[in-house]
Amino acid sequence: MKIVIAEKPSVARELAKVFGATGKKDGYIEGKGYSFTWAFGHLLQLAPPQEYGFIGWRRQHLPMLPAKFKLAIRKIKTKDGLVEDPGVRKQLDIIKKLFDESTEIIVATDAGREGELIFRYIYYFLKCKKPFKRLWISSQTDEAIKEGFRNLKPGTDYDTLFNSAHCRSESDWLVGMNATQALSISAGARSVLSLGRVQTPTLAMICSRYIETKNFVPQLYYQLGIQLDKDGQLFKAVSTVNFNVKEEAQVLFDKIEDVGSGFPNGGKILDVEAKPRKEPPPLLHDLSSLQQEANKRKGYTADQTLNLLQNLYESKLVSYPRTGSRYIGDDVFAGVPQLITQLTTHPDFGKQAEFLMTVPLNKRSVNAKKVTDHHAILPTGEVPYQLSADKQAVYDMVVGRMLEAFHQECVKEVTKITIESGSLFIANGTVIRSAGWRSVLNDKEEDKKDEDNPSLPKVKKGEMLPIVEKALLEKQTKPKPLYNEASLLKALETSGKEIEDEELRYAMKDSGLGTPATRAAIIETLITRDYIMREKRNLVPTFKGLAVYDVVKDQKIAQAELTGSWEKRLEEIRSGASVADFKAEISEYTKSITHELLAAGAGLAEKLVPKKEDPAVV
DNA sequence: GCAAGGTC
Repeated sequence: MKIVIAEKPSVARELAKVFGATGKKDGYIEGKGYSFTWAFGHLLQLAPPQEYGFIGWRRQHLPMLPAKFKLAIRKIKTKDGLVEDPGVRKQLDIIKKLFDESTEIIVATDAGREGELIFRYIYYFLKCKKPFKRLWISSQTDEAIKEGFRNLKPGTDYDTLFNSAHCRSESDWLVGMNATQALSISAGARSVLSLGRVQTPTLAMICSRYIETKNFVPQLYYQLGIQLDKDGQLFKAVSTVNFNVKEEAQVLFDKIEDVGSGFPNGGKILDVEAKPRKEPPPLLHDLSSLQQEANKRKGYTADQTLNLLQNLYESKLVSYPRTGSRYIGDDVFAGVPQLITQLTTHPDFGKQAEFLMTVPLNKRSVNAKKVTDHHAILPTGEVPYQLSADKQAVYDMVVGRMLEAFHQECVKEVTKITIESGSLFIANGTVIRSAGWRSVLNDKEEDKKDEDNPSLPKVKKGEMLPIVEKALLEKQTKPKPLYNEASLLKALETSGKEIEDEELRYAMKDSGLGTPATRAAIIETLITRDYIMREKRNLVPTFKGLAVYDVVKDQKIAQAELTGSWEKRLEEIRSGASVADFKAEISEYTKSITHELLAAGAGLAEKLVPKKEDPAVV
């Protein structure tokens, strides 16, 4: 009997289906000489400090550096505190029984670092010695699965991948557990002050943005605005220069030859420029982009959206949600026309679905090379029935995005008119010539400036037009907006670096903070710790968050770059570099950060008592 | 009491 173990039930079911195995048992599926079983993500975790004898939080325990780490069954929180998850225990027992009966194990956890770790932790925890092979596939289609099983790899080929995963796991424990205890103890141990490779840089981003915003001093500046009339159609133009000094603006303002000052045709058209601009459709959604859209449209938190999606996934309405890919392969694309056909009866999208059936589909989101463990989020084709309003809303975002992604580009005409009247003025206008993908949701554009005209009249160079109104506008520079869930998720993808270019952002996916599957949890952790809170739609630091930030802001643990440098080393380990060297470095770093925090937290105790002043001055 | 990672 061969045992196939997948990362999650849905994958095991898919594999069993391809083999024609139909014997549904408790915790596995049997048939054709195979048993297909599964984990539920990580079933095992590194044991907590008390299992190495570090009972209670004590200064003399620090730094805690276990010679050998232990594994423990995943715990859940109940009213009696942390207890072993009974479902996990049960599944582990099933896996153990199957491993014991097996002649060979086939590892079918997700093809990546954590997938490898999920299996190896189970294998070593159960003290299993059976030989194992690795299924390594990047698409879940029948053909890809069959091909993968014909090409099983020796299990030992992935030893270095396991090494890198193992180092990631232990390093996070060492730095997180020690730093957390060190800071909490030195601050007087009145509450948990958690720190970690991901959560602390995230907190730092929120705090530094908050402080920057609070300390922002708006600068006044002046602009001149005019309104012109072309055969009854009015349009606006603003001065090409901004003025810091009001008097300078006033001088030019007085020179504007408007109708009110006795000039019937005082605006001279110097130049007219009209250029077409093409906008490709957006890529399909991955988890993060969908969480951002749901937050912008509906105000859902990242965590709420993830839960709604998980629910839709369990009802088989959408594909696997915790994906970091915004692409699909050609095999999946082959099923897209059918998905679109099914939407012709949809109340909002029916017309666009019908249109798409008549034109070639845009293939921007089709790229097998950019699909990793899971492809972009798509509807499955199952017909939803009586969804709750919030589930329907998320489902519609998945469906709507699919229609957009395969739609045609949007073509606009961008017009710029230069006008002279004492000084120079510019009128901008954008007209959509062919809406393309934008006709699916009919959204207004985000980056529309208020000086933009909805449409501009046809004017000719040299023409003289009446200026019916003029104004000296007083404006203020604005601070960067506070983070909300959408902008924070976006920032986490690129470790806080601001990169607008979609392709470039995508290239940085592997060096982000956290992973698609964990980012919602990071935000919730910071809230649970009372480090940040939601204020309307913004995420703002609390007193406590700012106080902790103040202590750690210059430390390595608060820098997003820490993840980047670890990732680089972990990748080297995956290619065969020394594990011992990395462990020694982490051990040294753990010692130094623990030492520093034990000292630095001393001044924190009194700060944690809220005072009436503005928290930003801490 | 604590990390980050995965998923029901």
